[in-house]
Amino acid sequence: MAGKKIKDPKQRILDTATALFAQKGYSAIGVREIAAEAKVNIAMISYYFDGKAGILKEVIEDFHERYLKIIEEAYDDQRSPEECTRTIIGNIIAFVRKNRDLTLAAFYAMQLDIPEIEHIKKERIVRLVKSLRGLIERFGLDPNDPVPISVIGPSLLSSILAHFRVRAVQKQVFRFQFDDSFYKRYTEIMTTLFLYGITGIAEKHRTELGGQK
Amino acid sequence: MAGKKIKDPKQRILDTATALFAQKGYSAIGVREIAAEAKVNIAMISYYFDGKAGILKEVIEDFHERYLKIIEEAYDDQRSPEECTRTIIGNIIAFVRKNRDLTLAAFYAMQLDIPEIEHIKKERIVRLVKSLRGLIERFGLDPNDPVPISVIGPSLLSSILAHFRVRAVQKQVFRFQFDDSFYKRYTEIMTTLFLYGITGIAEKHRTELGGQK
Amino acid sequence: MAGKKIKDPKQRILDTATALFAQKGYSAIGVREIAAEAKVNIAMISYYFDGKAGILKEVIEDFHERYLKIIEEAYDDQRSPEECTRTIIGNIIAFVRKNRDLTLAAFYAMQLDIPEIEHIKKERIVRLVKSLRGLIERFGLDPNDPVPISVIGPSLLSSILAHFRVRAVQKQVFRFQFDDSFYKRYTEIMTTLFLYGITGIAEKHRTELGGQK
Amino acid sequence: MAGKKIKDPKQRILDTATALFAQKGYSAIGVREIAAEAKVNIAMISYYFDGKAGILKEVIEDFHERYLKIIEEAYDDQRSPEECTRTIIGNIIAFVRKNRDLTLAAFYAMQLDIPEIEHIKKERIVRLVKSLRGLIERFGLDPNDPVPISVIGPSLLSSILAHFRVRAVQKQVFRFQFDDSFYKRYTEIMTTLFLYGITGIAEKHRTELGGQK
DNA sequence: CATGAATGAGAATTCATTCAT
DNA sequence: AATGAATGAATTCTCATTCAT
Repeated sequence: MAGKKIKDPKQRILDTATALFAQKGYSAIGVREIAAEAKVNIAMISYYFDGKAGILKEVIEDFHERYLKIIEEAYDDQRSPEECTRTIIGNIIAFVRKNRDLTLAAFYAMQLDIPEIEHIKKERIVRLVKSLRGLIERFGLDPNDPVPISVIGPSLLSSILAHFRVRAVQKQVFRFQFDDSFYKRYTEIMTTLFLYGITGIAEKHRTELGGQK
Repeated sequence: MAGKKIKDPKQRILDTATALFAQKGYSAIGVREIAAEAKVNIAMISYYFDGKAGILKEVIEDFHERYLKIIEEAYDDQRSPEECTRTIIGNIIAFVRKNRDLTLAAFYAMQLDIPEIEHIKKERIVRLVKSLRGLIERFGLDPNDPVPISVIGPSLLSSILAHFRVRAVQKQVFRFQFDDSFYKRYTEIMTTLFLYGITGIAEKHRTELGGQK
Repeated sequence: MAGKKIKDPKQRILDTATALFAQKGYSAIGVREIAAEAKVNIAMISYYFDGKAGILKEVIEDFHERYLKIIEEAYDDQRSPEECTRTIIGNIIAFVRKNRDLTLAAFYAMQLDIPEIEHIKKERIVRLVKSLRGLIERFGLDPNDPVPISVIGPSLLSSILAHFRVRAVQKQVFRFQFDDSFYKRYTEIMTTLFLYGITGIAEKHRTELGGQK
Repeated sequence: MAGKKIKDPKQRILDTATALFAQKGYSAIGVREIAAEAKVNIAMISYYFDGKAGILKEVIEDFHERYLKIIEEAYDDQRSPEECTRTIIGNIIAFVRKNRDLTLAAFYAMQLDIPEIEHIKKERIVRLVKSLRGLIERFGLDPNDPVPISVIGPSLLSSILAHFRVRAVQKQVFRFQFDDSFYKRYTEIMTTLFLYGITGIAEKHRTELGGQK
């Protein structure tokens, strides 16, 4: 049906805004720009989202839910922590590849002080750390030690996103091909980096504890 | 002397703007806000920096120069790649700790499409990759293979910054103490993560090459 | 019956709009606000009243008809002008007490330039002056002298309304009780003010005429 | 000098806004309309008055100060209450004649719920009643009886303003001349109305007290 | 009768910049 | 060097109304 091809205005606004937020950041984008690109009347933004901030809230909450689900679902007591980590990293990369704009838009907004979304930030970090806590423990690390969490926790997503951010520039400069086979190896190498890295941290941790005794 | 305490207007503008950009992002900050906080007349911004974008340019160039110098200076053929990496990571963390706002302000601006600074972005990535190329090679990785560079290159700074970004929230939520002793261990663990990670990647790389033969 | 409690939508709109117009004035009230408070769909306002101005017209015409009727009915050749005035003032006060919002809404609209109702204003003043003309004459005043009419005519209603306007504030500030006994005395005193006042004017008028001769 | 003829922009805004508020009411007037009529840039309104509401505040405070001064200055223990009342009424009429727009603009705003000026309303009524209290007492009325105050207090200004409000329409309809000689008689008759009226009220008051004994 | 989506014009405010002093 | 007034474009949001269903 024709109605299926051209999505409903609300979705068009959301998609357009997500792409623009990902590209230039929330503050740099105006509602007129969104409305023009989404081919809707400006007033529709207030009508559907109660203002510009309302769009951002939906973007963040959407990302948030789906991202946490990935991590939470990948965690499985039956499997080794290495296997879990492998699954998580693979899923995150696949997710970000498929939802690049959503992830970037949400991620940028999370880093900056945007009063309207302050409460979501805290909640998100709490849930995220809680999700990773068990995994870190099973690697032999102390889950109450703030340092490894501070190192490993934020590194994962930001490292992956760093790649997606600079990808456009890299494409221009080095003429890479970012195809499926690239991402197969990318995932493997990223997984290796973290698994070896965490193993190294855990090893050192045990040595230190041994030395203390 | 009085002249030393109250810095000259230009520097006051630069410092204030850097702090504000780091907190809310370039686009969200207005010149009035900067001028008010820096206690200078609004017209001074155009006078000294030729507009808002001029401040951002100075911020980015300042960061850029100092950051590349750190990496470039740490590289030393005489020392092992592990030693070099250790130095680089240590220096970066120390630098970011001391110049948190400068780094964040520049980093945020780098991720987003802000037309005025587009050219700097490319140049920066080229130089950065060039700096790391030799190092990666000495770890036994193929410097022409885009994948490891794509993984390792952007990960380092973004991982470190990720910590500094969420630090404020973590402080509130978990009541960590981010003092010297925290950063001593933080540096060690971050170094371990990367050294073990890169070693793992190099190891796999050799295995794959061996398998291919 | 249910049908009696929840009035029909048209009446609900009218009542709600009247109350809101009385409180904040015609221009400050939006159709959304009226529709929300009256619990009707916004489109119903255009449907029933052909737009926001249509509501105001009905409000004014309603007030107008009922108010003039009060004055016209009170006038009676058989009774003394004092008696007539007493009746008029008493009826007006009773009317305003019962239809406070209607009166205020109409009165506010009458004072301001609202293009849509310009024609009603003129007509109303003409009819009002005509109604009072006979009464003034019977007090011994010259009905063609503009001055007494300019003094007495507009004073009556505006004085009474002034009380109803400030009543809310007075209630808060001085903790008066505005009950039946208050309004019994209020009516008496207001009547006294005007009857003595008009008598005084008429007396002076005769003296002046006498002096002229 | 030329600079004296064309008043400074701030004053132009204030005068224009006052005239427009008097004509159509605060809510019906937009800043664009004010700016256009005053021949200033729209941004100047925020610059000088911090928004539309800022103009209204200045209008009300200006009126308020000057109006209260008139009443307070006219009150004099040495003179009879009749003389004081005569002076007050005369001064008010002269003031309103000279500052018609200021008075109307302030008066309209006082009647309506405009959140920004709520606090001024209360204060104004308190001061006004306080000013009139002594005068009412000297006429032999009980200053703690709410009824006479409720009758006389708000009547005075609203009666006078009622004339100025309908004047434009009366002019059209009846072709009166509102010149100095008109206002001389107008003042006399208005004074007569109130003096006789208050005297009547006081007389009745004494009779009632006598009857109670 | 009634709804809720949609419209385009208009609302107030803030923007970065410039200019005369 | 430094100020504060002034500008015109752009900001977000709300307005009364209409339309298809």
